[in-house]
Amino acid sequence: MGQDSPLARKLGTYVVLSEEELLVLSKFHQRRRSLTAGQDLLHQGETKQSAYILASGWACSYKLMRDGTRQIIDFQIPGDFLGLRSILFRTADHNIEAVTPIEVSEVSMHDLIDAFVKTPRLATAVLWAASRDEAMVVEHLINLGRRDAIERTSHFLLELGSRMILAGLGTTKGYPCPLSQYLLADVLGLSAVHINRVLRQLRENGLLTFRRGLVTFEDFDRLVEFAEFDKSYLDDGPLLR
Amino acid sequence: MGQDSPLARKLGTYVVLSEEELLVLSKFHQRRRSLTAGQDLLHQGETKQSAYILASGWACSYKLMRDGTRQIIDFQIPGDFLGLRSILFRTADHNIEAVTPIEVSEVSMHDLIDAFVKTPRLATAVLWAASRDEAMVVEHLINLGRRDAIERTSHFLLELGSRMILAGLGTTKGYPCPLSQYLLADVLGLSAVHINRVLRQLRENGLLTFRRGLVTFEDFDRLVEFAEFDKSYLDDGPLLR
DNA sequence: CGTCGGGTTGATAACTTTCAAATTTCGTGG
DNA sequence: CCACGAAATTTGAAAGTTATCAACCCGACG
Repeated sequence: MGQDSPLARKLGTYVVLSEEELLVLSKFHQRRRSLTAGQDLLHQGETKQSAYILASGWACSYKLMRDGTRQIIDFQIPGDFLGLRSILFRTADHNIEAVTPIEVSEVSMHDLIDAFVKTPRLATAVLWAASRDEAMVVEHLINLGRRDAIERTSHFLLELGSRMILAGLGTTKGYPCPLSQYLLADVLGLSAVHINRVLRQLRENGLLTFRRGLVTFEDFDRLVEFAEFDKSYLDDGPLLR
Repeated sequence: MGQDSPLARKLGTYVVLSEEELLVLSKFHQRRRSLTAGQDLLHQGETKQSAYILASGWACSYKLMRDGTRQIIDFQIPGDFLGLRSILFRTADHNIEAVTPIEVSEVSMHDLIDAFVKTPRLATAVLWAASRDEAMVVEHLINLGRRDAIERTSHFLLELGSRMILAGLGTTKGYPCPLSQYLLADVLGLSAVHINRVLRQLRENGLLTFRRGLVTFEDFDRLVEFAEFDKSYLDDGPLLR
């Protein structure tokens, strides 16, 4: 019971988890906390001695620019860690905000390290997940640097899709996606108006539909090809190295 | 002697290093290897059980796009680790190439972990450095997403400058920089032609000069202000937390 | 109803790329 | 030390992409 939490599900694709490990994982989900949409979980400059696991809902990490615009660094979906970096290392210069109403579980550094010592395989899995997160930031960077608006949008929505699939929340047919076009604009470094036009193009080209909180892949393979999306870096689960 | 290696110098700004720690650091610099400019150190997909420390010269990590263009993820300067991620975690989807002739020291995962166990403060320092690297990737992402060409270029050259200062290779007056305008274009997600125009603007505005392998800050403070550059995230050396 | 936040669309402006052609710099061999 | 060729830099003009501005529409909700 409880082992089908999004986190367990995600880590399970990296290493096969034992009963004991699942138990340790479920221990993480003490100290629940709920936030409403738009509420801040972490302000830049803050140095917390704990991280969070996102149990339900979507969050995002972002940085505000002087002119009032912002750049979203990444979205977090159920099963993702929030602020893992600022616990392990030094505080980062960004905010974390709830995109939808969310539920998080607070995990103290102590609990985390404790768990790592007791179950090294869990540590491996978490490090893999962290590594994947970092790879995604790099991929996002590539996206912003060298892809035009339509490829960028395609690639991003595919990546998000892969993550949702990993978390057991989506398929290659599509997934629920509560993002507004404004949020999409902020993560893709585009204007909301242009995002709107791009989404129309994708729809008209029969590639994907973004509507009413739902992303639908109309032609997954063609979209993957078009966006130059590398499926492997997300789904070749290297079961326990 | 030897403790004024770029790496020692850099880590020294994070924690004060003892003689013993400096000795351990110098041990890292066995197994030297030299590469000529343009040579690849790491291909994407490769999974090495060792990382490298850049002893001299500049390198870059980048990803090739289908259309032949590329996006440079980051440059590495003396004192930086190369491929640290792919040793700790899983192999990343990018290449590492020598920008100038370089000298690297190979560090096996074993040696690294050994050093960490013997000298935890060194581990702290290295993790801080890694954290700083990650923060820089995030800042680079912000740069690509939300700054126009001239702010972007300014910000990037300032950041590089901060790193050079940390490594003891530059000052707020300027630093040696062996990058061509093509390389600058590849890291900033712009065309080489446009980089050229941007550099001219910066020169004409009396902000900075990029010439013959030398970046000269003509007006450091005004440049920092203009680029919305956050000095603190690089130089507030939190001496041993 | 009336408002309000998203979404949609058109027109125009701003920014950046591309293409093409000098011009300069720099390393190398004579 | 000089000449030469390759590579890097520089500049102009035209084309392409994306942002901005200004409406308008629509459904949710009090």
